[in-house]
Amino acid sequence: MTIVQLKYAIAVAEHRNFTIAAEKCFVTQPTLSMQIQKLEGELEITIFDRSKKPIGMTEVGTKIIQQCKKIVSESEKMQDVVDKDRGVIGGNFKLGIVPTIMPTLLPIFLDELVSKYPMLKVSFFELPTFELIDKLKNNGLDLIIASTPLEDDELIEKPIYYEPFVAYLPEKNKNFGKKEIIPKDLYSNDLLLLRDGHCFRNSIENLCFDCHEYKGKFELKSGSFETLINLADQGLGITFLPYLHTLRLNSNQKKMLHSFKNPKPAREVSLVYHKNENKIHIINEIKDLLNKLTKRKLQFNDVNIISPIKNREAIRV
Amino acid sequence: MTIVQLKYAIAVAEHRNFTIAAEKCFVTQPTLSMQIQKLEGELEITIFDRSKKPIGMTEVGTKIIQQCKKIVSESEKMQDVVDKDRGVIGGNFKLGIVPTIMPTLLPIFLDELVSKYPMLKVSFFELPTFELIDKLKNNGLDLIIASTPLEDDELIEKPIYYEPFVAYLPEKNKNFGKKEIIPKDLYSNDLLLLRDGHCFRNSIENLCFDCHEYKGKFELKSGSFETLINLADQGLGITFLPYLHTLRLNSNQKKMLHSFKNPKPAREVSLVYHKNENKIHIINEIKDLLNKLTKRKLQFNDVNIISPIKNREAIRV
DNA sequence: TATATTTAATAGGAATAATTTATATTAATA
DNA sequence: TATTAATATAAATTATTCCTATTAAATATA
Repeated sequence: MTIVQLKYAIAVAEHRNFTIAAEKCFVTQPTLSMQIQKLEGELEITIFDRSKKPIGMTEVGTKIIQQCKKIVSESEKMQDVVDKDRGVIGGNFKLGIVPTIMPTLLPIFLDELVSKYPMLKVSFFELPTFELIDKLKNNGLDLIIASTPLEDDELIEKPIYYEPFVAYLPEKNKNFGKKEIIPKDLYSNDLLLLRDGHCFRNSIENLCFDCHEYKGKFELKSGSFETLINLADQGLGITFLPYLHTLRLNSNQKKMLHSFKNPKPAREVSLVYHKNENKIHIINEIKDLLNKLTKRKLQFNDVNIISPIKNREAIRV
Repeated sequence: MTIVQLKYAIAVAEHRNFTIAAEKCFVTQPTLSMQIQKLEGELEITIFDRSKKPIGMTEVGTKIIQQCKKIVSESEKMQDVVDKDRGVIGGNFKLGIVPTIMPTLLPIFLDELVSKYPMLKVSFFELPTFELIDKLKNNGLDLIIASTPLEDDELIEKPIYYEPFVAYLPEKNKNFGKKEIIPKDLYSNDLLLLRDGHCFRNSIENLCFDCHEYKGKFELKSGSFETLINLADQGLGITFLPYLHTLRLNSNQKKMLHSFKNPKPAREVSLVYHKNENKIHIINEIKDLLNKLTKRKLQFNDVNIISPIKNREAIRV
């Protein structure tokens, strides 16, 4: 049994196709086929059900592949041990960030990240939460930054900041000008939300809809906050912005902002990584860096964390 | 990097000698040397300090070997996955038992173990606790049965029974004939104990000496309970027996037994295995078997567990 | 039904890698 | 300095992996 064989098997399990798996492993299909056969022969089991199309997994096969992943994951940590010892924060690092966090967080720490760790080649991936989680679990990402809690047993979450939601109310809204608002004030408004698949939307729905029926005339799902603000400016409804987004508005727009009364509804933004702790030394560096950089900008204590998972209760911090 | 290379490295780390390590791996010394060099080359570090005699480890080397052990351990679990799926309780299984438990426990379950699992080849090792732990950590054993708690982070303990200590008092002892005794009664007696290295002795010392100075005239450390009983019979002091041992005494000897008042001082006897959970399916079978077989013989609830680790407090169950 | 098309398995040979035997080097010790 | 013990190196052998080419089987299409 070799580590290479295990990688081949994982590739077949993932792509359900020997030819494609072979390509991904940079070998020819016969090579991969032979090694899979050898692995199956040595273990005296069949891992893949070749009679099905696409290729299926036997019951043992599924468990075997799980174990394969463990072994490969542990073997990949070997390089981490070396890097950690050298104190070298280097190599390739794949960081996924959800779209509603990316534009505000990246400017805060990208500069310092690249200048502090010149040996580190970071690739950024902007994807919705569920895709990030998927990639994280399949070794396609080393770390993600997303709204939490995600409630996933395979993952570890390390909160870095709590970011309150701020309501953006057009002038003619009945609550406009109020010093502090509470979620209940907004129940019967038309909501302008990001389109589905963005966890930010789930959070807002948990905030406004969870225990109350939606009472507005319509809701619109857009892809960016810019659109939502423009629509709100035209009096088509209200929207919500995460706090960091409000810092980049012009002075006119800022007049529309209405912050919530304590405990402010907020989202918890966390670093999320796999339990296998691959590249943990780099993750820790990024964590320290982010904690340092966000500490100044975000000091909210009395907040209610609105879950990005549908229909979950708020957690007070 | 191959699993074979990792096994070679682990062998060198263990034996601190390339030649011996090669023998243990059933290859020639140059083979092993070359593979170690390749591994070091690929990782771009040196694992072993060849300038020292015996061979030393570099700082990274130590961490690398830890990671090697993890990978190899996970890779060995592959076969477990297969065996578990087949429902086959088979293959080689190495079970270590401390000397004070071996002679009483083995007769209880050996028969049923071998007849229930004919495919399983169990090797038994009778060794003092510290050696068992050492072997368990180095994959030299799959499971041990010992007095617990051991307080070792790498190990998992599953208690199977609580075995009270019974005092063996010669006729002329001042407490002879008492219906129930308490530890304090025995503080000023001459103690006949097993020689050092046996955890049973530590337990007794925790029971009688922990907070009190030893007041007897002498103590003798023997290798077996038989000797101790004979010496006690001759009036040379008192001794203690674990409950299961008392069942095999003749009727005359049984008259000397004095059990403790509740909560009885007792030892906790547990299955102890490594956190890596190798061969866990077999371990679980043995656990179930032992629980079933000892349930009838040992039903003591109100006991104080006397630790086999020196100078630890009792734990009431 | 016959014919493409897709996909995995097989065969044979080239390239690569692991292992062995034999030998050299090195370091410690008498 | 000679001797011993232990690791490294060299050359040859063996084993394994991998590739190219081909076959076989299954599926889809005409």
